[in-house]
Amino acid sequence: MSDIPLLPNHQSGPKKLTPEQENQQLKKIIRELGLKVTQQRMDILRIVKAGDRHFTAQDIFEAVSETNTSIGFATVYRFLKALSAKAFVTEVRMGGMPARYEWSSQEHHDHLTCTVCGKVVEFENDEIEKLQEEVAKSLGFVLTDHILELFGVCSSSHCQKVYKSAPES
Amino acid sequence: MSDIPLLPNHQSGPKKLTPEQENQQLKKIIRELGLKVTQQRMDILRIVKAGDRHFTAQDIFEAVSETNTSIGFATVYRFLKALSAKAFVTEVRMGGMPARYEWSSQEHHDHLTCTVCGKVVEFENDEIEKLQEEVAKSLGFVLTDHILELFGVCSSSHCQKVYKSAPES
DNA sequence: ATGAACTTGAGAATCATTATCAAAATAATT
DNA sequence: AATTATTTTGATAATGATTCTCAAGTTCAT
Ligand SMILES: [Mn+2]
Ligand SMILES: [Mn+2]
Ligand SMILES: [Zn+2]
Ligand SMILES: [Zn+2]
Repeated sequence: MSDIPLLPNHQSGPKKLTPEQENQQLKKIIRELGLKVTQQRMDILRIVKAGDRHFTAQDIFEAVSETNTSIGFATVYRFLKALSAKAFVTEVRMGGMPARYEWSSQEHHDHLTCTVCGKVVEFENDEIEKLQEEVAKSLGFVLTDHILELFGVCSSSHCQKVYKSAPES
Repeated sequence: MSDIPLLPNHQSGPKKLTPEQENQQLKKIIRELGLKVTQQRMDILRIVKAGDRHFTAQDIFEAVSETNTSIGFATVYRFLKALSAKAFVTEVRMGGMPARYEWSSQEHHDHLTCTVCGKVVEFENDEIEKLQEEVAKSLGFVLTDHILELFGVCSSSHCQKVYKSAPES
């Protein structure tokens, strides 16, 4: 878990926007949440939308802090919670580690994480999704959500070496 | 999440054991962990093996406390960690809630949880398992573990009613 | 029985996240 | 632009689960 590679966000989508256009976009989102437009929310949202694909509250806090030295952690958490409540961002909580967030504009997908280097690969598998529905239905449930996280060792020689020399499982 | 139904543990398996035979069994397990046999460990293990299928550290603490009024939380956590390190129990940590444990003698399985009443249903789907392997392999990973948790609403009329009358998602 | 090594329980420490609340900012109205 | 009702913010305390610390107690091979 030394370094965690960060995937760029929003590979596709609308291209060049003037700063003013971008601001209008951000304000629109904040108003859709029924919240007032504040500098903090603009800062957070700008980073969430333009930054790395996967991030933690800590990541956002640090990024915003470079500009706004007085941003509070509570503000970051509060706004991320508001964004995920309206599904603008997806929050994933696993184990004892900090929650991971990502902008939800993308297609649904699950994650495969390298337990050695922390690399995260996204994938999407319709068959698995369909089977999940079937499982739930066969048990009389209406499926509303799911968490699928795969863990393994990536193909990098370093990780493979560590894996093969591991004491045991 | 009012009441959480508790499934009985070890539906099948070896039947009647004299108390002495059971103790020998428990001691054997503790020694396999390379640990000394103590009253606390015996108490915890007895409950883990005979109690409900899914339990939390709190559950164990309370159950043991009925007999041993001085058991410490740290002891419960320590021993559960030792048990899961050697895979005698499986520990699942999700979200902010307390970790859920279960004795691992059973077949691998995943869980479907009712978000209204907390009911937990176990299931096992070879197709999904196989597809997970394929996904990992296709991305160059060696799959070592996975977490699949489905969430939905169970068929009880109460939960269905709550679900249908829910504000929105 | 003896003692080295291990274990225990109480309470402090962590860590991520939430709750409080007085001070500051926003936005709708004069 | 000034007023003000309503929100929002940030510092800090609180939470809750889990882990750590360590003095006192226990286990077990000899
Ligand atoms: Mn993702
Ligand atoms: Mn189970
Ligand atoms: Zn790796
Ligand atoms: Zn239910």
